[in-house]
Amino acid sequence: MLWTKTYIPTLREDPADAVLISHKLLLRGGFIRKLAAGVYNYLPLMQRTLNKTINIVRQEMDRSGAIEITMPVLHPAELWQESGRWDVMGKEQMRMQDRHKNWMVLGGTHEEVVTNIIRGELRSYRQLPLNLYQIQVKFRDEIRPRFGLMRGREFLMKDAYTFDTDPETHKVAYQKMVDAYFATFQRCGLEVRKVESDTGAMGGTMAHEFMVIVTTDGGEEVIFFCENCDYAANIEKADSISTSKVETESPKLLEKVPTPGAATVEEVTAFLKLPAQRLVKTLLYVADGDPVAALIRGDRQINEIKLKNHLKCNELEMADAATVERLTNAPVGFAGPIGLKGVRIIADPEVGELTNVVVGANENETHYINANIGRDFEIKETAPIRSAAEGEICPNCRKGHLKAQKGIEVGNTFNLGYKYSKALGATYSDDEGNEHHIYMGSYGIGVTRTIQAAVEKYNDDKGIIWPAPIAPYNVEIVPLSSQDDEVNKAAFDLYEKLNRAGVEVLMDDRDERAGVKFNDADLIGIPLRVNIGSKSLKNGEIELKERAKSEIEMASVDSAAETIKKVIDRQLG
RNA sequence: CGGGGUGUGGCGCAGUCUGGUAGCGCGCUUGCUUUGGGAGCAAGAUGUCGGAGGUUCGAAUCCUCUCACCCCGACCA
Repeated sequence: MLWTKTYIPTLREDPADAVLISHKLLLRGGFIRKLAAGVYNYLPLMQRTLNKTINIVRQEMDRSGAIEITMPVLHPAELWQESGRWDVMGKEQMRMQDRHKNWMVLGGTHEEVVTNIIRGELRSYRQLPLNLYQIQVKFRDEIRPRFGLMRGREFLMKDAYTFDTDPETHKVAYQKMVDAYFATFQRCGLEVRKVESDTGAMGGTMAHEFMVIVTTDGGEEVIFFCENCDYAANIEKADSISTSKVETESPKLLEKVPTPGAATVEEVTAFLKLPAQRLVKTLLYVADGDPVAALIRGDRQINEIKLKNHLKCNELEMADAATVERLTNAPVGFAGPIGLKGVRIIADPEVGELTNVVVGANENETHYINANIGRDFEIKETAPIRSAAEGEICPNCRKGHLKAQKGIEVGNTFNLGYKYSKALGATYSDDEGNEHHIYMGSYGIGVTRTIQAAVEKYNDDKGIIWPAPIAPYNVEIVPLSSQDDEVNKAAFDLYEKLNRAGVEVLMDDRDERAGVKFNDADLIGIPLRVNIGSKSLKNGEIELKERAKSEIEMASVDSAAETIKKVIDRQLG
């Protein structure tokens, strides 16, 4: 392709509304343009990278035995009401009404639709196992779309769904997808880590995420790894064994003390001159309309996902100030378990180990000190609801310490169990004619997000450094002096030769100075650049410059095409 | 959803406080020179100043409403 015949609108300056390096580079390199918040055009270079990534995903899915289909983007609301997720998805789901005022859904995932396809028509165990997948645009009305393709409202996803007779055979299908994912990301040039995750709105019993580990702000999610074993989980899911035990004291006299101006944990600990471990936070929530209090040690962070899972509720929100005042008769900051009426109380197990603690007194600017469980208040319900923290002990091997890293989630796998087959009535008959529900799984790869993750991971101060397998072109030819006939002839000859050899080649045939072309070449990040200039041409040579390397290699004009092919083959692995 | 901020040519911005009819850099067009890491000179083109309404002789600027986009937060007892 000739640069002047395609469309590569590069920018010299960083666009004002991009924060992440990958977002800036994709905009500056002319890969994407924004149409609306979280909605992007894919320009020619992006389309090529997208096609290559899709090809890799498709090949690995096909190799794993999954069968490609295409499901509609537009779904009838009834199907979502039938599964129960019409209410669960809430505002994140894009919805619209057709001309008959019927509600429709723009699909953000396809469990309902795919289950609808097979129910009633897939009847026999002989048709199982089955894995159906598609590569298709998805819609999610994110609370806050940001970071370009990382969190868009419209994005490309590969989604696969497995159907099995029972949990045992499902395990095989699940493992096949896990293997396919590792292969897929590896072929995209990305190293990923598989971590345990919460099942969230998908439901089901088990889930994993595939994370690209990054050190930049692009890593939106925190993951914990064990240094000793292979335990890995994201912050929503991770458990840990505490390393900071608080010493038990003999009970002292309960005392109500004024804490003027001290409402937060920091203020109260500073005022009372006690460590935060001796405080018990009382966090008030509203779960599906009912008030709930969560008790947790003062120096801990609550994990709302764990709390929500324990409560088995759909909506969990912090109580607003008015609700807090109604429940505790005090402003926000002084809630405590003593005398708290009409509120379900859930305590983290750690709270039960404490003695002589500080709690809010449900009275403005007042706390209790030396409060003790059993004597001053009761804990009837405990559940692990705190977040793991870096440095704590691994819950799996009980030896290693947990280490925190940031990552970009590029894929996920869910063991769905019978959730959708039961809700939507998808059954099969076994070899004795008995009917059973189908055991399901679902598996996603964020294709557009994977591409941006690659950019976030591979770049330098000049621009993108594409992993060769997903680069828009294999080679970029840069003729250095557009007025020099010999240079142009040599460049076009090589261009033709490479095209005929099936190499994907971009030639910067613009009438620009070398510096402009070099800078743009570095920016768009094609893995191999070929410089053709009059000086080296006099010696019958051209220059090869790999984007990821700093040194330049000379090659003779006569054997240039062969040499280039060799370099490309090596880069492609 | 809460808080903060920004909308001025393709991109990045100044001008707004203190009203007088729009400017800078880059990019773009044409010509000449230049030509190995974002060239120089010259001549040009491109704006209903996000939108609607209002105040005023006069509005990018003041007032009201509205839309879009960005950032932070939504972990706080």
